Amino acid sequence: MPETRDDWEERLKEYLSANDLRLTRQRHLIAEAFFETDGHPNIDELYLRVRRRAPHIGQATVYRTLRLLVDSGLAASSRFGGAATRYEASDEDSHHDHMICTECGSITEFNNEAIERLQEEVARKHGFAMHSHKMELYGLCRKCSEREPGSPEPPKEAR
Amino acid sequence: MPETRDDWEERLKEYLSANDLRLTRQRHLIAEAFFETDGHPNIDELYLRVRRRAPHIGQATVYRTLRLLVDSGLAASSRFGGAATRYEASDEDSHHDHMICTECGSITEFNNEAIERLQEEVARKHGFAMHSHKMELYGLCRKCSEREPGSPEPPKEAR
DNA sequence: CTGCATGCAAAAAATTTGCATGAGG
DNA sequence: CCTCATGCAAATTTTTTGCATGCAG
Repeated sequence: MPETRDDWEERLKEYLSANDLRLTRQRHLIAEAFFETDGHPNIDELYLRVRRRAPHIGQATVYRTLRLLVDSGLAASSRFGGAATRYEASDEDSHHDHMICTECGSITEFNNEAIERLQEEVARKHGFAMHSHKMELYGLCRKCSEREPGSPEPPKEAR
Repeated sequence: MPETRDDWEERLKEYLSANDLRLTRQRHLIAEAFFETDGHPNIDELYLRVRRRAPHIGQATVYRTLRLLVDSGLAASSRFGGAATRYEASDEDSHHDHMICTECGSITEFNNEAIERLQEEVARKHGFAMHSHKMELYGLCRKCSEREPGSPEPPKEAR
């Protein structure tokens, strides 16, 4: 079972050579920064992080490389709420979904085999050839819901 | 069981007066255009549609009104893939999720009680107070998957 | 060498906001 | 009347693209 976060270097090389793409210093740096970042960074965060090591790198290259990582299957992208796209290492063996706190913005991962199976079943029933899915639960995380017990009127907007 | 698509006028008035907001000609027109549109229009589509009846209306007003409809619970917004936000009438009695074809972009709705229940269970287990959720299956719709039987390499990018 | 990749800045696309004017209650 | 809402355009934010130059293979 390939663990993307450990395995990325080889997997990236494979993908690149299989597609006649080049392993550039930038691509390596960006991928490295990406895979050593836990959580769900967005382009800006990655850009800043990479910049520390390679000050003259272009933001466009970060965008381009992250798209490449997504195309290769090494990364997955999501847009929670209305914010900028966030990325995470995609580990095909253990897909997971997200719970997003609309109060503090924290993201919790979970996975549930039963739901996965039901999704495939639904797709099949509709003649739909599912190749991926995305599921997000919005609400208050434990901390925030404890802080505001019977929130009489949840914040009108959580942007 | 309130059916939003029939009931929107009264519900909108209630929300507005409850929040000291005004029922303006524009808001009415935009809501009307929205609720008589099937599918999942985006701001542009609604703007064009409303413009036919009220040529001098501003795009910003459409944005502002759709946000209002979402805040009021009369509408729900989603962003499929990387495209602009799309809106739909939200009928609290029958939540549904989406299957998006990455080939032709068609959107199919479905709902599955079992999945809903499991979602709530997962949330509860994590101490998470879920107030809404979103689920999207990506893949090829029946038509598209019939057209490309054993697609040897799915289109690298479906933007 | 040769062509893909990069950096930079400009362009796009989507959405928000400031402000003077208009109109709902 | 007194605000809140609108229209318009300008500003933001996020992402993409064009192009000359660089560098991987």
